[in-house]
Amino acid sequence: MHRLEAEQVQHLETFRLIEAIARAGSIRKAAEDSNITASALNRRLGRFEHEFGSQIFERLPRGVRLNPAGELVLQHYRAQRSDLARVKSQVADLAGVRRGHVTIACSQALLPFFLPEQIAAYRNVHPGVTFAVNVRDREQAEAELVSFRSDLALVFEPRVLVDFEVLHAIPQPVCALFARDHPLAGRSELRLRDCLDHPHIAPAQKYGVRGLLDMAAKRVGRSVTPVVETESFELIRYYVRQERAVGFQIPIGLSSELDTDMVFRPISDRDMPPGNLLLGQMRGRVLSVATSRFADQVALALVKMSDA
Amino acid sequence: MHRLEAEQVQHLETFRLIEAIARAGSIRKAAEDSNITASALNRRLGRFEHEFGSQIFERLPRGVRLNPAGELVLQHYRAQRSDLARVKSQVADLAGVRRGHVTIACSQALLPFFLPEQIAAYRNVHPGVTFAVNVRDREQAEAELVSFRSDLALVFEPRVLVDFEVLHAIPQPVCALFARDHPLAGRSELRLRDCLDHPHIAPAQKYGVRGLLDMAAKRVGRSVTPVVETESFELIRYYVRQERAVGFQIPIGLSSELDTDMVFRPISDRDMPPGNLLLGQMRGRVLSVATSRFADQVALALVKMSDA
DNA sequence: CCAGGCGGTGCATTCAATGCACCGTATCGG
DNA sequence: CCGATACGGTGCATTGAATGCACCGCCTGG
Repeated sequence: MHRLEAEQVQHLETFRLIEAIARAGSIRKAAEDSNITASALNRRLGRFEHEFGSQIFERLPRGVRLNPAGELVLQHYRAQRSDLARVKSQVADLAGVRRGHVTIACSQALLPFFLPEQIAAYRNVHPGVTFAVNVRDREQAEAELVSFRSDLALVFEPRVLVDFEVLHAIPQPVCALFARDHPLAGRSELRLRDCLDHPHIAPAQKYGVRGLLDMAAKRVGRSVTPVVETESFELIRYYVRQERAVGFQIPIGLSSELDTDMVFRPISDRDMPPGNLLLGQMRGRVLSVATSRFADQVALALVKMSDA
Repeated sequence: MHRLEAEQVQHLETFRLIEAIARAGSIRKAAEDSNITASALNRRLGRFEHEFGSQIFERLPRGVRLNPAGELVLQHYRAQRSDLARVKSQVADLAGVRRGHVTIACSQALLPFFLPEQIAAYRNVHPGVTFAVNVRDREQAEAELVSFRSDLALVFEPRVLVDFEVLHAIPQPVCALFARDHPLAGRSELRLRDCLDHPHIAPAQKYGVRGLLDMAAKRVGRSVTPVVETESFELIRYYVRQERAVGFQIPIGLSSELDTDMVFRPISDRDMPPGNLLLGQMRGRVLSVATSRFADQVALALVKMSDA
């Protein structure tokens, strides 16, 4: 999450080591990873547990594992680290430095066009701000927020919304895409049944686009029977140019100007209501200056897009 | 805020010293207070500022003062301390220990009957939980929450509500109180003008009861002209027994059973709408187990009271 | 103008944290 | 059944980061 591991503050060292133990599953492994001896690490843990007032690891025959108290402690540490980063960001901001780091968990649809444009635009104004982009499905994205591994999430049709605070939402109809010379290219209005009657390539169950497709198909007594099912929307984009198949994606992941040899059309909203693309953060969290400004910019861009 | 100063965790030591410096206004004074030498403290501060990346104190000829960055750092520290206390409380809770500490900032009206009853009832079930009660006017109470000096606030008609998250609210009409043999004691309905026509003792401007009185008086072209103005509602309760004056208080601060030689009646809501007694916490904060359970109990008691 | 209080610094000291070696134990593979 | 292995935990010598002490230069208030 952070640019340089070494920049970590010293007073959180113990917590970082605890996190290393939890990750490694054993004190010895974690000690190796952290370039200290197992003895030193063992004692650090012992001291911490003593002053904290209770054990935070179960001792197993083959190692250690976090107990419920340890989970709480680790969550506390992550919140603390995140809040310290926020303070640093605000301090840098009031010194006029405009530094910072933004971590985003997002759906694949944002990768080809939207996010690169947005990040480049932001960095053009604030070159001191760095970014990390994690591609995650909608469930993973929320987990990323809760564990402070990501500051923002930009996902399509997230399922659970506990701890997900929506900063902005825009509707996105599911689109069918196909080669320029596909029979469907001539249709004025695109119905779901037309797509299902042709060979089609669809994303895996865990994605929002597929969820909407399945639900809509069920409503008209059909089902989605893809000739290719994939986790990669990039594969979908390229596959429709090979076989004359129908693919699916939301508009923000498509560009009529840059993908000239294929076309896309929204599926009629008589068959499928549009889904929602949501920009969100962890509920109640205070974002760093850089992050919240970037979120503002993204929200603005989403508004402009849905106006156009 | 905490029971024993010594229980503080070691990794927040530097922050605590920084807080001591900010409080003392000079490194040397803070060093004395903390029982270390000024040299050691100076070096600790220097190290922290170095690794933090910027100064957090202005150096003045006669001492030091927090700069804006320092304010942020201190706020961060207080949030961390509070969150760590929450974690400890939750850990104790899942170990079945039922320990904890609850800090409340409240209006004077809660002192004579309501809070003692509530705290005693809670401690009867959970003897391991300790309490701290800070009497504060409505503005101070919110400041207490923001700086993490209090976990809960129970105040009448708080003015500003930024950062004040309302957990529960019940309406409380302003009541007039007077000696049992006062001329007004016979009235079936009590009008504001009746009270103002008699000598009256009123709380100071900063209190919600007075605010409502002033507003209501203004509406009927009158003004509140107390023969005694005070910051103490306790004085009001006792004064109405001496001179045959009219006092004011909300019902939760009065008891017809325990104060037998005086009576109180709500002022007609044709003259004055009831104000609100609010139970609240700092917006977005996660309370400790003990605190949130106590808040639940208080909310329940408030509901019962307004039903009765 | 000087006495006192301030932040800052060089130097010797100390003690908490570390590394090393080793113990007892549980697991796994042959 | 029994070594080989990996684990957490502990006594002991060592080290280096944090401290205390003495002192500097500075500013202010009387």
